[in-house]
Amino acid sequence: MSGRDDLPRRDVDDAGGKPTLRTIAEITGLAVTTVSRALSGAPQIALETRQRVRQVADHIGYMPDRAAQRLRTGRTNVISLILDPHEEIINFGTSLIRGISTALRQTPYHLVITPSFEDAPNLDPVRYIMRNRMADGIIFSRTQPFDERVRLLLENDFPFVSHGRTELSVPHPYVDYDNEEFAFQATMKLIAAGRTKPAIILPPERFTFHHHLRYGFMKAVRMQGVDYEVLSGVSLDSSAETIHARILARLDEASPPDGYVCGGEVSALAVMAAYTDRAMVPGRDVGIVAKKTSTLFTPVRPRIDTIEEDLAAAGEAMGRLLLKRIGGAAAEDLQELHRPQMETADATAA
Amino acid sequence: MSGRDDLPRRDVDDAGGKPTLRTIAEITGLAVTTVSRALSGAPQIALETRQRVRQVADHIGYMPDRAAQRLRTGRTNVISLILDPHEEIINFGTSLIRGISTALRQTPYHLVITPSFEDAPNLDPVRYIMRNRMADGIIFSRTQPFDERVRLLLENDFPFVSHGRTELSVPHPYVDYDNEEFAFQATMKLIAAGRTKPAIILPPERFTFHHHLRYGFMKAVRMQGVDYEVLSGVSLDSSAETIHARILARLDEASPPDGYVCGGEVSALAVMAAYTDRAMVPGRDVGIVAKKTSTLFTPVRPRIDTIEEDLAAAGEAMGRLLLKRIGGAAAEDLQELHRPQMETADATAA
DNA sequence: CTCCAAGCTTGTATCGTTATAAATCCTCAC
DNA sequence: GTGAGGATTTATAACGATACAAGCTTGGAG
Repeated sequence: MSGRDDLPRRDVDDAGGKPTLRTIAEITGLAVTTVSRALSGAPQIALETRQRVRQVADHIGYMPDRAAQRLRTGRTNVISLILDPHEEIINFGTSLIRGISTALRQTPYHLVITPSFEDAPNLDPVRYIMRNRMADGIIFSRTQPFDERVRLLLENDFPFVSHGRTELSVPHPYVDYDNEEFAFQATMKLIAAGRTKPAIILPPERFTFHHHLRYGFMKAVRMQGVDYEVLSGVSLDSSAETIHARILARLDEASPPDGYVCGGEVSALAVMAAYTDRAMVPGRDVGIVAKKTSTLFTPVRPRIDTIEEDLAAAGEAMGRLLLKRIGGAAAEDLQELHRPQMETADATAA
Repeated sequence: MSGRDDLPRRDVDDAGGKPTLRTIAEITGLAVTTVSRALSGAPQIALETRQRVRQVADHIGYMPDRAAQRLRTGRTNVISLILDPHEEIINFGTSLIRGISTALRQTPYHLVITPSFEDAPNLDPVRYIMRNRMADGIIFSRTQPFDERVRLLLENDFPFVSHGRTELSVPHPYVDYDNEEFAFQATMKLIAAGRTKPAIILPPERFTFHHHLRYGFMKAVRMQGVDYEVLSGVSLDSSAETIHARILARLDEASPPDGYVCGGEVSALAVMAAYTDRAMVPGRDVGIVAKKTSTLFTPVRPRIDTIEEDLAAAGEAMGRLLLKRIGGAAAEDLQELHRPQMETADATAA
């Protein structure tokens, strides 16, 4: 009854289409399965066969189809970076991205940007990625002490690396900059330069690095027994205009600070602008130590002291650690704390 | 001989796994095919059925599997942004990314970053994406007059949008900033403020916007009949240090310029730094008009004139146009030229 | 001469979706 | 009552890769 005469499913020489395992199978005369196993380096396949298959594959420029692999294995070969709206400031995002890309180079992993449109870190992107298996691992920043994202990811044993630490008891992979050390060194620098009332502008309290910066700052002022101030009313997330206005206002109140520790370039510029507008010279009439995350500050005048945070290095580390985590490494071994690198503007050192 | 008794391939209630078409089919009692067709809104499926299927799908939170869709249809639902090493400067990359993400919001498209590690625009990322169908469309920048990437993409009829125009005769989708108008306005501004010898720092000659900036600049100086200079030895890609050194050197040579048109924040800061280092005041002793692509400049002192380029808007436009292109729109209708937005530092206007 | 094990290779089913072609179901006219 | 014909729905076969179980060789022992 069946008139099927077993016709080939495609043209014999497979003209035009991109090479698949089937192409290699036809060339070598092996079965598709064998080719697959051979390319994955399975020891059950004869060494000679493995080499031959590899050679043919390279010759015709075979690249496995990601969609097919993903469908079959469930692995996506994708790393997702959750990009916060605030990360637009300066080159935070791009440096991180370049670092991650570097770590992912020569691996089958691709980097997908998952934007967050919310103002505060929220769970939706994480839920979306986990539920629909959109990636094998997640990277995010602006970490909070009891971060819900970390909690959720840990609960589901989903690989991730956070930029910043938490205070949760379960260890998890992270890459962080030693903001406590940064604030400590920056404050000591101000005091060493003769400032008697250093101030600090902190990020919003919900972030872990708010506390690290505060500890480092407090450690220094306590140690040196000087007056101090945590600038109220603004944060590192405030706009330059807001910070600028706040600094000006503070100058009109009683006993203003004579030094500032700035956790970002924008806030440092805002402080400089405020003093400049009052005909005071940053570096002379007020001490400023800023965190430098880009080459931006090099040409800024007057020169101020900076301490560097290398975001590309952070990104590269996060990518590297995440790949290890996906590979099954233990979270305890995947934690990196990057040290500040001093850079003195001129001979201000004590 | 066959003892197959047609056992079900999975447990009946499909516990735990994420919902697929099959899940919906079981719930509704329809065939998988019908569910697929219903969700895609095919008119052949009864309206009542379509509604019921949609309702069930929403109820159980069904999301189509991207890998399966991609494998079956060949469409990836991915947009690839080729990120150049130079785009790390300031927030170029991140603003663009945010803009593209905004355009892709509420669509099935994801954004994948394909880094380029080469110094000059090169073809490898484009070839890789086309050959392996890694994306449905490509976005890139730093476009050249006879851009090889554009040529290759046009040849293969592969959807893309370039940031910047070419001089190729075949029309293609682009989003560009009117750099000619920017340079013209900037230069006119300098002349109106009494400068007699404006200079301009240009990007490397291979880029299209080098020529646009030059035209605009030349148009203004010719029109006003003033002396002028195209600063040699450096480009907008030069480091801040290099530009800084060059400006200083130029100050020691004969008849230095008394005004600068700067196509980027970094070069503007470098120029300011050089004059400041010679105890001259930017804005008073030298005119500077800079392109502003971020909020960075707001707090910079002394204030200088800026003209804005909105990169997030450019990214959003590129995403939007690319989706239309993928949808089959004609290239001629997918070209946008964004106008500069003036912003005066103070009452410098003529 | 048979049989077994080791070594290597292959067939089959499957991941979730959709294009294609075919099968139902209904309604209505004659 | 029967067939035409439109309206719906369904079965089947892919897309390309891989897990699993089974199948071939081959050489050597008994």
